[in-house]
Amino acid sequence: MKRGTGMPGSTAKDILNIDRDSFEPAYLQLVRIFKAQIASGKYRPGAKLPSEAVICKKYGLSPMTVRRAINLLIDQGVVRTVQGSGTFVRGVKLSASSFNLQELMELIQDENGTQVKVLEMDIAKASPEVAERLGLASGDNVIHARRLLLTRGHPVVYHHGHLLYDPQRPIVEGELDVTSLRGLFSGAGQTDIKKGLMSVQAVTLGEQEAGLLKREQGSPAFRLEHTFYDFDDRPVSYGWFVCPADRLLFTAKIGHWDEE
Amino acid sequence: MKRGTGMPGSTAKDILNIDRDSFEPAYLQLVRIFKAQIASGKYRPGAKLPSEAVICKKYGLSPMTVRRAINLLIDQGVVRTVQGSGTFVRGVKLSASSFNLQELMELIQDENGTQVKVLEMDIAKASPEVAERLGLASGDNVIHARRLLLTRGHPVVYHHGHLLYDPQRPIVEGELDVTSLRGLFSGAGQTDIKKGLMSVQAVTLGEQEAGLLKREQGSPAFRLEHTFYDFDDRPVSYGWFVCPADRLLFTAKIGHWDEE
DNA sequence: AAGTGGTCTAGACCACGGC
DNA sequence: CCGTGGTCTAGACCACTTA
Repeated sequence: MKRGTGMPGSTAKDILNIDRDSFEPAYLQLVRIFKAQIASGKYRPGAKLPSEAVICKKYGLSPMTVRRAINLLIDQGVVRTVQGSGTFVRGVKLSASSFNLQELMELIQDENGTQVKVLEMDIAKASPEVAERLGLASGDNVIHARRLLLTRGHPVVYHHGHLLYDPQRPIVEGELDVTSLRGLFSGAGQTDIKKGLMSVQAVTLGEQEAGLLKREQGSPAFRLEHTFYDFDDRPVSYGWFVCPADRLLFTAKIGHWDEE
Repeated sequence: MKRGTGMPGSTAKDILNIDRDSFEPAYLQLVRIFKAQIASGKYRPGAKLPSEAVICKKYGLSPMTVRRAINLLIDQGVVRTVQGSGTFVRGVKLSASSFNLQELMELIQDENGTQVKVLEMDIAKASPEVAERLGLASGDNVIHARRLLLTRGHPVVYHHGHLLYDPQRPIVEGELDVTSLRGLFSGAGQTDIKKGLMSVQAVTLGEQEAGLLKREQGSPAFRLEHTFYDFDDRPVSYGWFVCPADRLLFTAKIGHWDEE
Protein backbone atom coordinates (compact mmCIF):
# COMPACT_ATOMS: atom_id res chain seq x y z
CA MET A 1 0.00 0.00 0.00
CA LYS A 2 2.88 2.32 -0.63
CA ARG A 3 3.63 4.77 -3.36
CA GLY A 4 5.66 3.33 -6.16
CA THR A 5 5.13 2.49 -9.79
CA GLY A 6 1.65 3.49 -10.67
CA MET A 7 -1.89 2.21 -10.72
CA PRO A 8 -2.60 -1.32 -9.50
CA GLY A 9 -6.29 -1.93 -9.84
CA SER A 10 -7.85 1.44 -10.44
CA THR A 11 -8.80 2.59 -13.91
CA ALA A 12 -6.01 4.23 -15.84
CA LYS A 13 -6.43 7.98 -15.24
CA ASP A 14 -8.98 8.40 -12.52
CA ILE A 15 -8.90 12.13 -12.21
CA LEU A 16 -11.03 13.54 -9.41
CA ASN A 17 -9.97 10.77 -7.06
CA ILE A 18 -6.97 10.18 -4.89
CA ASP A 19 -4.69 7.40 -6.07
CA ARG A 20 -2.96 6.12 -2.96
CA ASP A 21 -0.41 4.25 -5.02
CA SER A 22 0.66 7.20 -7.09
CA PHE A 23 4.11 8.68 -6.78
CA GLU A 24 2.31 12.00 -6.38
CA PRO A 25 1.53 12.94 -2.77
CA ALA A 26 -2.12 12.99 -1.79
CA TYR A 27 -2.11 16.70 -0.98
CA LEU A 28 -0.78 17.55 -4.44
CA GLN A 29 -3.38 15.35 -6.05
CA LEU A 30 -6.02 17.24 -4.11
CA VAL A 31 -4.62 20.55 -5.30
CA ARG A 32 -4.70 19.30 -8.85
CA ILE A 33 -8.26 18.05 -8.47
CA PHE A 34 -9.57 21.36 -7.19
CA LYS A 35 -7.69 23.42 -9.73
CA ALA A 36 -9.10 21.24 -12.48
CA GLN A 37 -12.62 21.60 -11.14
CA ILE A 38 -12.25 25.35 -10.90
CA ALA A 39 -10.79 25.60 -14.39
CA SER A 40 -13.62 23.46 -15.70
CA GLY A 41 -16.12 25.91 -14.33
CA LYS A 42 -17.59 23.63 -11.71
CA TYR A 43 -16.56 26.14 -9.08
CA ARG A 44 -16.75 29.72 -10.32
CA PRO A 45 -15.09 32.73 -8.70
CA GLY A 46 -17.00 33.49 -5.54
CA ALA A 47 -18.27 29.95 -5.20
CA LYS A 48 -17.83 28.10 -1.94
CA LEU A 49 -15.84 24.90 -1.81
CA PRO A 50 -16.99 21.96 0.32
CA SER A 51 -16.01 22.25 3.97
CA GLU A 52 -12.80 20.61 5.07
CA ALA A 53 -14.69 17.97 7.02
CA VAL A 54 -16.65 17.01 3.93
CA ILE A 55 -13.50 16.83 1.84
CA CYS A 56 -11.92 14.58 4.44
CA LYS A 57 -14.78 12.12 4.28
CA LYS A 58 -15.13 12.25 0.51
CA TYR A 59 -11.50 11.44 -0.20
CA GLY A 60 -10.68 9.51 2.95
CA LEU A 61 -7.96 11.88 4.08
CA SER A 62 -7.07 13.31 7.44
CA PRO A 63 -7.72 16.98 8.20
CA MET A 64 -4.05 17.91 8.12
CA THR A 65 -3.63 16.59 4.62
CA VAL A 66 -6.68 18.44 3.35
CA ARG A 67 -5.54 21.60 5.10
CA ARG A 68 -2.17 21.36 3.48
CA ALA A 69 -3.75 21.23 0.05
CA ILE A 70 -5.95 24.22 0.81
CA ASN A 71 -2.99 26.19 2.13
CA LEU A 72 -1.27 25.59 -1.18
CA LEU A 73 -4.31 26.84 -3.07
CA ILE A 74 -4.29 29.94 -0.90
CA ASP A 75 -0.59 30.56 -1.56
CA GLN A 76 -1.18 30.21 -5.26
CA GLY A 77 -3.96 32.76 -5.09
CA VAL A 78 -6.58 30.27 -6.22
CA VAL A 79 -8.86 30.42 -3.20
CA ARG A 80 -9.47 32.56 -0.16
CA THR A 81 -10.62 31.35 3.25
CA VAL A 82 -12.83 33.07 5.77
CA GLN A 83 -12.74 31.62 9.21
CA GLY A 84 -16.08 30.40 10.39
CA SER A 85 -17.53 30.84 6.96
CA GLY A 86 -15.83 28.78 4.27
CA THR A 87 -13.37 28.52 1.41
CA PHE A 88 -14.10 30.56 -1.71
CA VAL A 89 -12.73 30.70 -5.22
CA ARG A 90 -10.94 33.93 -6.01
CA GLY A 91 -11.57 36.05 -9.06
CA VAL A 92 -8.89 37.25 -11.46
CA LYS A 93 -7.00 40.25 -10.25
CA LEU A 94 -4.53 42.08 -12.42
CA SER A 95 -2.35 43.09 -9.53
CA ALA A 96 -1.59 39.44 -8.94
CA SER A 97 0.53 39.42 -12.09
CA SER A 98 4.02 38.37 -11.25
CA PHE A 99 6.86 38.76 -13.69
CA ASN A 100 10.27 37.20 -13.33
CA LEU A 101 13.62 37.31 -15.03
CA GLN A 102 13.30 33.91 -16.63
CA GLU A 103 13.52 35.31 -20.12
CA LEU A 104 16.56 37.41 -19.40
CA MET A 105 18.15 34.46 -17.68
CA GLU A 106 17.67 32.27 -20.69
CA LEU A 107 19.28 34.90 -22.87
CA ILE A 108 22.37 34.88 -20.71
CA GLN A 109 22.48 31.18 -20.04
CA ASP A 110 22.28 30.20 -23.65
CA GLU A 111 25.14 27.74 -23.36
CA ASN A 112 25.59 27.39 -27.08
CA GLY A 113 27.18 30.68 -27.69
CA THR A 114 27.12 33.20 -24.90
CA GLN A 115 30.30 35.13 -24.52
CA VAL A 116 31.32 38.14 -22.54
CA LYS A 117 33.32 40.96 -24.02
CA VAL A 118 35.00 43.07 -21.39
CA LEU A 119 34.98 46.68 -22.50
CA GLU A 120 36.48 48.10 -19.37
CA MET A 121 37.67 46.74 -16.05
CA ASP A 122 39.69 48.93 -13.76
CA ILE A 123 39.89 50.78 -10.49
CA ALA A 124 38.59 54.30 -10.57
CA LYS A 125 37.33 57.11 -8.39
CA ALA A 126 33.65 56.83 -7.63
CA SER A 127 31.42 59.44 -9.15
CA PRO A 128 29.12 61.25 -6.71
CA GLU A 129 26.17 59.12 -7.71
CA VAL A 130 28.02 55.84 -7.43
CA ALA A 131 29.56 56.94 -4.15
CA GLU A 132 26.15 57.57 -2.71
CA ARG A 133 24.79 54.26 -3.92
CA LEU A 134 27.67 52.37 -2.38
CA GLY A 135 27.80 54.45 0.76
CA LEU A 136 31.25 55.83 0.03
CA ALA A 137 32.87 59.23 0.01
CA SER A 138 33.03 60.79 -3.40
CA GLY A 139 36.44 59.95 -4.79
CA ASP A 140 36.86 56.60 -3.05
CA ASN A 141 38.09 53.77 -5.18
CA VAL A 142 35.68 51.40 -6.86
CA ILE A 143 36.09 48.68 -9.42
CA HIS A 144 34.52 49.82 -12.60
CA ALA A 145 33.31 47.25 -15.10
CA ARG A 146 31.61 47.53 -18.45
CA ARG A 147 30.76 44.38 -20.30
CA LEU A 148 28.86 43.27 -23.35
CA LEU A 149 27.13 39.92 -23.55
CA LEU A 150 26.80 38.33 -26.94
CA THR A 151 24.93 35.26 -28.09
CA ARG A 152 26.15 33.79 -31.35
CA GLY A 153 28.02 36.98 -32.04
CA HIS A 154 25.05 39.30 -31.54
CA PRO A 155 25.09 41.76 -28.66
CA VAL A 156 22.10 41.29 -26.36
CA VAL A 157 22.91 42.78 -22.99
CA TYR A 158 25.16 45.57 -21.84
CA HIS A 159 26.23 45.65 -18.23
CA HIS A 160 27.68 48.57 -16.35
CA GLY A 161 28.74 47.82 -12.80
CA HIS A 162 30.53 49.34 -9.85
CA LEU A 163 32.07 47.18 -7.16
CA LEU A 164 33.28 48.15 -3.74
CA TYR A 165 37.08 48.11 -3.78
CA ASP A 166 38.33 46.97 -0.43
CA PRO A 167 41.84 45.51 -0.31
CA GLN A 168 40.80 43.86 2.93
CA ARG A 169 38.15 41.67 1.48
CA PRO A 170 38.55 39.14 -1.26
CA ILE A 171 36.82 40.81 -4.19
CA VAL A 172 33.21 39.76 -4.37
CA GLU A 173 34.38 36.93 -6.41
CA GLY A 174 32.38 36.06 -9.41
CA GLU A 175 31.35 39.54 -10.41
CA LEU A 176 34.40 39.64 -12.60
CA ASP A 177 33.79 37.42 -15.56
CA VAL A 178 31.23 35.34 -17.34
CA THR A 179 30.83 32.83 -14.57
CA SER A 180 29.98 35.68 -12.33
CA LEU A 181 26.82 36.60 -14.10
CA ARG A 182 25.87 32.99 -14.62
CA GLY A 183 26.40 32.36 -10.92
CA LEU A 184 24.25 35.28 -9.91
CA PHE A 185 21.47 34.17 -12.17
CA SER A 186 21.53 30.53 -11.24
CA GLY A 187 22.34 31.00 -7.59
CA ALA A 188 25.38 28.78 -7.35
CA GLY A 189 28.13 29.59 -4.91
CA GLN A 190 27.38 33.09 -3.58
CA THR A 191 28.05 33.20 0.11
CA ASP A 192 29.07 36.83 0.42
CA ILE A 193 25.93 38.48 -0.88
CA LYS A 194 23.02 38.68 1.50
CA LYS A 195 20.41 40.55 -0.44
CA GLY A 196 19.71 42.70 -3.44
CA LEU A 197 17.37 45.36 -4.72
CA MET A 198 16.33 45.34 -8.34
CA SER A 199 14.29 47.68 -10.47
CA VAL A 200 13.16 47.59 -14.07
CA GLN A 201 12.78 50.77 -16.08
CA ALA A 202 11.90 51.53 -19.67
CA VAL A 203 14.51 53.67 -21.39
CA THR A 204 15.75 54.69 -24.80
CA LEU A 205 19.27 53.88 -25.93
CA GLY A 206 21.88 56.61 -25.81
CA GLU A 207 24.46 57.01 -28.48
CA GLN A 208 27.08 54.84 -26.83
CA GLU A 209 24.70 52.06 -25.81
CA ALA A 210 23.10 52.03 -29.22
CA GLY A 211 26.49 51.63 -30.83
CA LEU A 212 27.48 48.77 -28.58
CA LEU A 213 24.18 46.96 -28.94
CA LYS A 214 24.00 47.64 -32.66
CA ARG A 215 20.63 49.33 -32.50
CA GLU A 216 19.26 52.70 -33.51
CA GLN A 217 19.88 55.49 -31.09
CA GLY A 218 16.61 56.23 -29.28
CA SER A 219 15.22 52.73 -29.67
CA PRO A 220 13.46 51.28 -26.62
CA ALA A 221 15.14 49.04 -24.06
CA PHE A 222 14.82 47.69 -20.57
CA ARG A 223 17.17 48.94 -17.89
CA LEU A 224 17.56 46.58 -14.97
CA GLU A 225 19.24 48.29 -12.06
CA HIS A 226 20.71 46.33 -9.20
CA THR A 227 22.23 46.95 -5.80
CA PHE A 228 23.70 44.09 -3.79
CA TYR A 229 24.49 44.04 -0.09
CA ASP A 230 26.80 41.91 2.01
CA PHE A 231 26.01 40.43 5.42
CA ASP A 232 26.98 43.66 7.11
CA ASP A 233 24.29 45.38 5.07
CA ARG A 234 26.91 47.36 3.19
CA PRO A 235 26.14 47.92 -0.48
CA VAL A 236 28.92 46.22 -2.44
CA SER A 237 27.71 46.35 -5.99
CA TYR A 238 25.71 48.84 -7.98
CA GLY A 239 25.05 48.77 -11.68
CA TRP A 240 22.60 48.05 -14.43
CA PHE A 241 21.88 45.86 -17.39
CA VAL A 242 20.55 47.27 -20.62
CA CYS A 243 18.67 44.98 -22.96
CA PRO A 244 17.05 46.07 -26.24
CA ALA A 245 13.28 45.72 -26.20
CA ASP A 246 13.29 43.44 -29.20
CA ARG A 247 15.25 40.83 -27.28
CA LEU A 248 13.28 40.76 -24.08
CA LEU A 249 9.71 40.51 -22.88
CA PHE A 250 8.26 39.78 -19.48
CA THR A 251 5.22 37.54 -19.37
CA ALA A 252 2.83 36.40 -16.67
CA LYS A 253 -0.21 34.18 -16.37
CA ILE A 254 -3.01 35.11 -14.01
CA GLY A 255 -6.22 33.42 -13.02
CA HIS A 256 -7.08 29.77 -13.34
CA TRP A 257 -5.01 27.81 -15.83
CA ASP A 258 -5.55 24.13 -16.34
CA GLU A 259 -1.88 23.22 -16.54
CA GLU A 260 1.26 25.13 -15.84
CA MET B 1 -2.81 28.69 28.18
CA LYS B 2 -4.29 29.94 24.96
CA ARG B 3 -3.31 32.56 22.48
CA GLY B 4 -4.62 35.95 23.30
CA THR B 5 -3.19 39.23 24.40
CA GLY B 6 0.54 38.92 24.58
CA MET B 7 3.30 37.92 26.95
CA PRO B 8 2.39 36.68 30.43
CA GLY B 9 5.58 35.80 32.25
CA SER B 10 8.27 35.71 29.59
CA THR B 11 10.61 38.61 29.06
CA ALA B 12 9.28 41.27 26.74
CA LYS B 13 10.57 40.41 23.26
CA ASP B 14 12.17 37.00 23.58
CA ILE B 15 13.17 36.57 20.00
CA LEU B 16 14.69 33.19 19.17
CA ASN B 17 12.13 31.42 21.29
CA ILE B 18 8.57 30.32 20.78
CA ASP B 19 5.99 32.25 22.78
CA ARG B 20 3.08 29.88 23.25
CA ASP B 21 0.84 32.71 24.35
CA SER B 22 1.47 34.92 21.36
CA PHE B 23 -1.23 35.64 18.86
CA GLU B 24 1.30 34.59 16.25
CA PRO B 25 1.17 30.89 15.38
CA ALA B 26 4.17 28.80 16.38
CA TYR B 27 5.07 27.92 12.82
CA LEU B 28 5.23 31.59 11.82
CA GLN B 29 7.35 32.37 14.83
CA LEU B 30 9.72 29.62 13.74
CA VAL B 31 9.89 31.08 10.24
CA ARG B 32 10.68 34.47 11.70
CA ILE B 33 13.34 33.03 13.97
CA PHE B 34 15.18 31.28 11.16
CA LYS B 35 14.95 34.22 8.80
CA ALA B 36 16.37 36.47 11.48
CA GLN B 37 19.22 34.08 12.15
CA ILE B 38 20.01 33.83 8.47
CA ALA B 39 19.85 37.59 8.00
CA SER B 40 22.12 38.04 11.01
CA GLY B 41 24.73 35.85 9.36
CA LYS B 42 24.49 32.99 11.83
CA TYR B 43 23.54 30.72 8.95
CA ARG B 44 25.26 31.70 5.70
CA PRO B 45 24.22 30.55 2.25
CA GLY B 46 25.20 26.93 1.90
CA ALA B 47 25.09 26.33 5.65
CA LYS B 48 23.10 23.46 7.03
CA LEU B 49 20.25 24.06 9.42
CA PRO B 50 19.65 21.78 12.42
CA SER B 51 17.74 18.62 11.57
CA GLU B 52 14.00 18.67 12.04
CA ALA B 53 14.22 16.31 14.99
CA VAL B 54 16.66 18.63 16.73
CA ILE B 55 14.43 21.62 16.08
CA CYS B 56 11.48 19.73 17.52
CA LYS B 57 13.32 19.06 20.75
CA LYS B 58 14.84 22.51 21.00
CA TYR B 59 11.55 24.37 20.68
CA GLY B 60 9.23 21.68 22.03
CA LEU B 61 7.20 21.42 18.86
CA SER B 62 5.80 18.46 17.00
CA PRO B 63 7.32 17.42 13.66
CA MET B 64 4.35 18.62 11.64
CA THR B 65 4.65 22.13 13.00
CA VAL B 66 8.36 22.30 12.29
CA ARG B 67 7.81 20.88 8.84
CA ARG B 68 5.22 23.49 8.11
CA ALA B 69 7.66 26.25 8.97
CA ILE B 70 10.35 24.73 6.77
CA ASN B 71 7.93 24.34 3.90
CA LEU B 72 7.23 28.04 4.14
CA LEU B 73 10.92 28.84 4.04
CA ILE B 74 11.23 26.66 0.95
CA ASP B 75 8.33 28.43 -0.74
CA GLN B 76 9.90 31.77 0.02
CA GLY B 77 13.15 30.63 -1.54
CA VAL B 78 15.06 30.97 1.71
CA VAL B 79 16.20 27.37 2.09
CA ARG B 80 16.51 24.24 0.03
CA THR B 81 16.09 20.68 1.30
CA VAL B 82 17.83 17.53 0.19
CA GLN B 83 16.21 14.34 1.29
CA GLY B 84 18.45 12.22 3.41
CA SER B 85 20.94 15.03 3.70
CA GLY B 86 19.58 18.16 5.31
CA THR B 87 18.18 21.66 4.98
CA PHE B 88 20.47 24.30 3.52
CA VAL B 89 20.38 28.08 3.20
CA ARG B 90 20.06 29.25 -0.39
CA GLY B 91 22.28 31.86 -2.00
CA VAL B 92 21.00 34.91 -3.82
CA LYS B 93 19.90 34.24 -7.33
CA LEU B 94 18.96 36.97 -9.75
CA SER B 95 16.43 34.87 -11.54
CA ALA B 96 14.39 34.73 -8.36
CA SER B 97 13.48 38.38 -8.85
CA SER B 98 9.75 38.73 -9.00
CA PHE B 99 8.10 41.92 -10.13
CA ASN B 100 4.43 42.72 -9.75
CA LEU B 101 2.01 45.40 -10.79
CA GLN B 102 1.75 46.97 -7.38
CA GLU B 103 3.14 50.27 -8.56
CA LEU B 104 0.83 50.46 -11.55
CA MET B 105 -2.07 49.51 -9.34
CA GLU B 106 -1.35 52.33 -6.97
CA LEU B 107 -1.27 54.75 -9.85
CA ILE B 108 -4.72 53.71 -10.92
CA GLN B 109 -6.19 53.30 -7.48
CA ASP B 110 -5.17 56.71 -6.29
CA GLU B 111 -8.60 57.47 -4.88
CA ASN B 112 -7.91 61.14 -4.47
CA GLY B 113 -8.11 62.02 -8.07
CA THR B 114 -8.16 59.26 -10.60
CA GLN B 115 -10.51 59.83 -13.44
CA VAL B 116 -11.11 58.14 -16.73
CA LYS B 117 -11.52 60.03 -19.93
CA VAL B 118 -13.19 57.97 -22.61
CA LEU B 119 -11.67 58.84 -25.95
CA GLU B 120 -13.57 56.29 -27.96
CA MET B 121 -16.12 53.61 -27.22
CA ASP B 122 -17.95 51.99 -30.07
CA ILE B 123 -18.62 48.86 -32.05
CA ALA B 124 -16.31 48.35 -34.98
CA LYS B 125 -15.01 45.74 -37.38
CA ALA B 126 -12.06 43.86 -36.00
CA SER B 127 -8.75 44.45 -37.68
CA PRO B 128 -6.93 41.32 -38.82
CA GLU B 129 -4.63 41.42 -35.80
CA VAL B 130 -7.40 41.93 -33.29
CA ALA B 131 -9.49 39.26 -35.00
CA GLU B 132 -6.69 36.78 -34.61
CA ARG B 133 -6.15 37.63 -30.99
CA LEU B 134 -9.81 37.21 -30.20
CA GLY B 135 -10.29 34.16 -32.38
CA LEU B 136 -12.70 35.90 -34.74
CA ALA B 137 -13.06 36.27 -38.46
CA SER B 138 -11.59 39.47 -39.80
CA GLY B 139 -14.46 41.92 -39.98
CA ASP B 140 -16.46 40.57 -37.06
CA ASN B 141 -17.77 43.11 -34.64
CA VAL B 142 -15.84 44.05 -31.53
CA ILE B 143 -16.24 46.73 -28.94
CA HIS B 144 -13.47 49.18 -29.35
CA ALA B 145 -12.39 51.29 -26.40
CA ARG B 146 -9.71 53.90 -25.94
CA ARG B 147 -9.37 55.53 -22.59
CA LEU B 148 -7.04 57.85 -20.78
CA LEU B 149 -6.47 57.65 -17.04
CA LEU B 150 -5.58 60.83 -15.23
CA THR B 151 -4.54 61.49 -11.67
CA ARG B 152 -5.03 65.01 -10.51
CA GLY B 153 -5.47 66.11 -14.06
CA HIS B 154 -2.24 64.59 -15.36
CA PRO B 155 -2.43 61.74 -17.85
CA VAL B 156 -0.67 58.63 -16.59
CA VAL B 157 -2.00 55.64 -18.45
CA TYR B 158 -3.47 55.12 -21.87
CA HIS B 159 -5.58 52.05 -22.47
CA HIS B 160 -6.54 50.59 -25.79
CA GLY B 161 -8.87 47.61 -25.62
CA HIS B 162 -10.94 45.30 -27.80
CA LEU B 163 -13.84 43.36 -26.39
CA LEU B 164 -15.71 40.48 -27.88
CA TYR B 165 -19.09 41.74 -29.03
CA ASP B 166 -21.66 39.06 -28.53
CA PRO B 167 -25.30 40.13 -28.24
CA GLN B 168 -25.92 36.81 -26.52
CA ARG B 169 -23.77 37.44 -23.54
CA PRO B 170 -24.01 40.29 -21.10
CA ILE B 171 -21.01 42.39 -21.97
CA VAL B 172 -18.06 41.47 -19.88
CA GLU B 173 -19.34 43.96 -17.53
CA GLY B 174 -16.87 46.12 -15.86
CA GLU B 175 -14.51 46.60 -18.73
CA LEU B 176 -16.50 49.63 -19.66
CA ASP B 177 -15.71 52.36 -17.20
CA VAL B 178 -13.52 53.32 -14.32
CA THR B 179 -14.83 50.74 -11.95
CA SER B 180 -13.92 48.16 -14.50
CA LEU B 181 -10.25 48.79 -14.30
CA ARG B 182 -10.36 49.16 -10.56
CA GLY B 183 -12.21 45.88 -10.31
CA LEU B 184 -9.72 44.07 -12.46
CA PHE B 185 -6.85 45.36 -10.43
CA SER B 186 -8.33 44.68 -7.06
CA GLY B 187 -10.09 41.46 -7.96
CA ALA B 188 -13.58 42.31 -6.84
CA GLY B 189 -16.56 40.86 -8.60
CA GLN B 190 -15.23 39.14 -11.71
CA THR B 191 -17.00 35.89 -12.27
CA ASP B 192 -16.85 35.75 -16.04
CA ILE B 193 -13.12 35.92 -16.56
CA LYS B 194 -11.22 32.72 -15.99
CA LYS B 195 -7.66 33.60 -16.84
CA GLY B 196 -5.41 36.12 -18.46
CA LEU B 197 -2.07 36.43 -20.18
CA MET B 198 0.01 39.54 -19.64
CA SER B 199 3.26 40.77 -21.09
CA VAL B 200 5.39 43.82 -20.45
CA GLN B 201 7.39 45.45 -23.21
CA ALA B 202 9.56 48.51 -23.46
CA VAL B 203 8.45 50.87 -26.22
CA THR B 204 8.75 54.44 -27.40
CA LEU B 205 5.71 56.66 -27.68
CA GLY B 206 4.21 57.24 -31.09
CA GLU B 207 2.86 60.57 -32.15
CA GLN B 208 -0.68 59.96 -31.02
CA GLU B 209 0.24 58.38 -27.68
CA ALA B 210 2.75 61.11 -26.96
CA GLY B 211 0.11 63.72 -27.57
CA LEU B 212 -2.38 62.07 -25.27
CA LEU B 213 0.10 61.45 -22.50
CA LYS B 214 1.67 64.88 -22.90
CA ARG B 215 5.17 63.55 -23.44
CA GLU B 216 7.77 63.90 -26.15
CA GLN B 217 7.31 61.65 -29.12
CA GLY B 218 9.88 58.86 -28.90
CA SER B 219 10.15 58.97 -25.12
CA PRO B 220 10.31 55.61 -23.34
CA ALA B 221 7.27 53.84 -21.89
CA PHE B 222 6.00 50.51 -20.69
CA ARG B 223 3.45 48.65 -22.77
CA LEU B 224 1.43 46.14 -20.83
CA GLU B 225 -0.45 43.84 -23.14
CA HIS B 226 -3.31 41.69 -21.90
CA THR B 227 -5.55 38.94 -23.15
CA PHE B 228 -8.42 37.66 -21.02
CA TYR B 229 -10.32 34.42 -21.43
CA ASP B 230 -13.73 33.29 -20.25
CA PHE B 231 -14.58 29.88 -18.80
CA ASP B 232 -14.98 28.42 -22.27
CA ASP B 233 -11.37 29.42 -22.94
CA ARG B 234 -12.49 31.93 -25.53
CA PRO B 235 -10.46 35.13 -25.62
CA VAL B 236 -12.86 37.95 -24.76
CA SER B 237 -10.59 40.91 -24.28
CA TYR B 238 -7.37 42.02 -25.91
CA GLY B 239 -5.63 45.30 -25.43
CA TRP B 240 -2.80 47.17 -23.81
CA PHE B 241 -1.90 49.84 -21.34
CA VAL B 242 0.78 52.39 -22.09
CA CYS B 243 2.48 54.14 -19.21
CA PRO B 244 5.32 56.66 -19.55
CA ALA B 245 8.58 55.43 -18.03
CA ASP B 246 8.80 58.39 -15.71
CA ARG B 247 5.59 57.35 -13.97
CA LEU B 248 6.30 53.69 -13.47
CA LEU B 249 9.03 51.43 -12.16
CA PHE B 250 9.01 47.80 -11.20
CA THR B 251 10.97 46.84 -8.13
CA ALA B 252 11.88 43.59 -6.45
CA LYS B 253 13.78 42.44 -3.40
CA ILE B 254 15.83 39.28 -3.52
CA GLY B 255 17.86 37.39 -0.96
CA HIS B 256 17.56 37.59 2.80
CA TRP B 257 15.86 40.69 4.14
CA ASP B 258 15.28 41.17 7.83
CA GLU B 259 11.80 42.59 7.55
CA GLU B 260 9.38 42.86 4.69
C1' DA C 1 -25.62 25.88 19.08
C1' DA C 2 -23.86 24.16 15.01
C1' DG C 3 -20.67 24.54 11.45
C1' DT C 4 -16.51 26.49 9.63
C1' DG C 5 -11.56 27.31 9.19
C1' DG C 6 -6.84 27.40 12.03
C1' DT C 7 -3.45 25.34 14.85
C1' DC C 8 -1.20 21.66 16.96
C1' DT C 9 0.09 16.99 18.79
C1' DA C 10 2.66 12.50 18.98
C1' DG C 11 3.39 9.45 16.83
C1' DA C 12 3.73 6.29 12.22
C1' DC C 13 6.02 4.65 7.87
C1' DC C 14 8.70 5.66 3.81
C1' DA C 15 12.76 7.06 0.61
C1' DC C 16 17.06 8.69 0.35
C1' DG C 17 22.13 9.98 1.64
C1' DG C 18 26.36 9.16 3.82
C1' DC C 19 29.12 6.53 6.82
C1' DC D 1 23.34 1.09 9.28
C1' DC D 2 21.51 5.47 11.10
C1' DG D 3 20.13 10.07 10.36
C1' DT D 4 17.81 12.92 7.18
C1' DG D 5 13.70 14.94 4.97
C1' DG D 6 8.66 13.69 3.18
C1' DT D 7 4.06 12.16 3.89
C1' DC D 8 0.20 10.97 6.56
C1' DT D 9 -3.04 9.81 10.49
C1' DA D 10 -6.81 10.59 13.89
C1' DG D 11 -7.81 13.02 16.65
C1' DA D 12 -7.69 17.55 19.90
C1' DC D 13 -8.86 22.43 21.03
C1' DC D 14 -9.62 27.10 19.54
C1' DA D 15 -11.77 31.29 17.15
C1' DC D 16 -14.94 32.78 14.24
C1' DT D 17 -19.53 33.08 11.51
C1' DT D 18 -24.17 32.18 10.95
C1' DA D 19 -28.57 31.39 12.41
